[in-house]
Amino acid sequence: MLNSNTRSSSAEKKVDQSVGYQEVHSRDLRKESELDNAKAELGEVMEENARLKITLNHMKKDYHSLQVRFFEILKQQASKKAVNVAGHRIIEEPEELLSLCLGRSPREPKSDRETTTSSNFTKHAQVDDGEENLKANLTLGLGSDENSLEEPNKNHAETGGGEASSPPSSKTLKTMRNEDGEPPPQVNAKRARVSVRTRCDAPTMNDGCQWRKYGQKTAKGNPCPRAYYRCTVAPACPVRKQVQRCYEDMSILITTYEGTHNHPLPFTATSMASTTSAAASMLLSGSSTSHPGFGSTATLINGSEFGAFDNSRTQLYMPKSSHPLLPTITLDLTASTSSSSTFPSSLSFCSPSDSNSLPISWGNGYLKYGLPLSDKTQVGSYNLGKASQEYFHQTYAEKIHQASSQVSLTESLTNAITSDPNFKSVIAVALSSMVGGGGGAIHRNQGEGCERMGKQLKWDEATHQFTSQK
DNA sequence: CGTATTTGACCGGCGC
DNA sequence: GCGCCGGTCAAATACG
Repeated sequence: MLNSNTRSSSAEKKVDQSVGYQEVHSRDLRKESELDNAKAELGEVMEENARLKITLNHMKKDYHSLQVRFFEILKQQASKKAVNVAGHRIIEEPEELLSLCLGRSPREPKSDRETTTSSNFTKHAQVDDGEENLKANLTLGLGSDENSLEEPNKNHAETGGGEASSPPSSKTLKTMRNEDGEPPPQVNAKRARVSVRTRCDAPTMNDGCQWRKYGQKTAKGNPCPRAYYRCTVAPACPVRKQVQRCYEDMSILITTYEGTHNHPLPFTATSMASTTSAAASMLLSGSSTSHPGFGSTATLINGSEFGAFDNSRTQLYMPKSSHPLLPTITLDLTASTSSSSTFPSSLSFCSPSDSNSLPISWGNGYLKYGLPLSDKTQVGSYNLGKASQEYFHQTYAEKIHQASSQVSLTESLTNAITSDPNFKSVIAVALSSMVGGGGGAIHRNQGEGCERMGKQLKWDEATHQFTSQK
């Protein structure tokens, strides 16, 4: 009896236990199924991640191979020219370098979209083959400046994508500017301008966009007339540029860009757009951050030979030729073309009006905070020393472009700008505006998504590559 | 003939 | 208020 009782009780216990076990087991099963689901999801995500990695690697390889091919072509052409021009140093012609990257030959004013052969232009022989690649990258887009960083809600007539399709007359333009298109002065004050100083023989440099001249003025203090151009890629594109020769050195061409393209950029427009956009973004982001006087004027000084163009000289014309209210960044690419000359040695920001501003110099990835400027011409004192510059120039050349005596101007700009530790965040903002279309007028057109993506990837590749090679 | 460039006139901002 | 100056317009002109 006892046994039976105990057996029965134990059986009940077993039943209870089995029931409890079943409950626990079912709970465990549920958890396991959830876990399995989570694992499956994780696996999918990991697979997608792997696919993305593979795609990214493919793109990296493609980009790298293209880059290698490009520099091989450049090298071949350089060697050809070395044979043709015996006894002359190949890299002693600054304008050639500018033509390579930004310049427009005066002999090909209207045919820059055609594929030119290298037979006609001995001087620009280096340019032509690479130009198909490079040209593409030469256009302006400041889309990130005012739209994504400054005033996302600003309802510019110029940023309206639909308006690009209806070409207004000049009177319409005037009306648009006066009534609802033109930003008020205080808004204008936040619009960045990018000034590029280059050595160029051509009347204007080829930046990948189409421009129409609409005016010319002789500014006071500079007998060289200033030409005004308007972007004609889209009828209502508000982007304008001013071209003026430097009075002290007539070989220097000062090109100032202003505004935002409201149309899809041609493929040839990537690098310059990215560079100027990045510069403008950096400038404007600086002006909108905690640096009160940061962002009125910026100068990117190129080359190791500061003796040729000291900084005070570099900045001499910029404030004169620029709108006093518009923050301006100057990309100075005027140094002569040694192997390192296209490597911008520093990017300086200063405010011509605010003596309490914090000048910041980017020197090949080394961020330095200077003392308050009492005079903008002191910017040069905060730049890297010549020895440091030359060291980094050599390192740069050895690591990246030793095979080539000529470096893409755009890449140089990119490199200089990407050296900024804050650059990526700024670019992230700029690119996010492009991706999301959250105000980037350039990229409102949905029809060029793939091309845009390619541009962004390329840009990202470029920035990643250059920053990783520091 | 269509398009691009030239150039004088005009407008608005700014300093005195 | 006035003049200066930078920027833009638009008719005239040039060019292909």
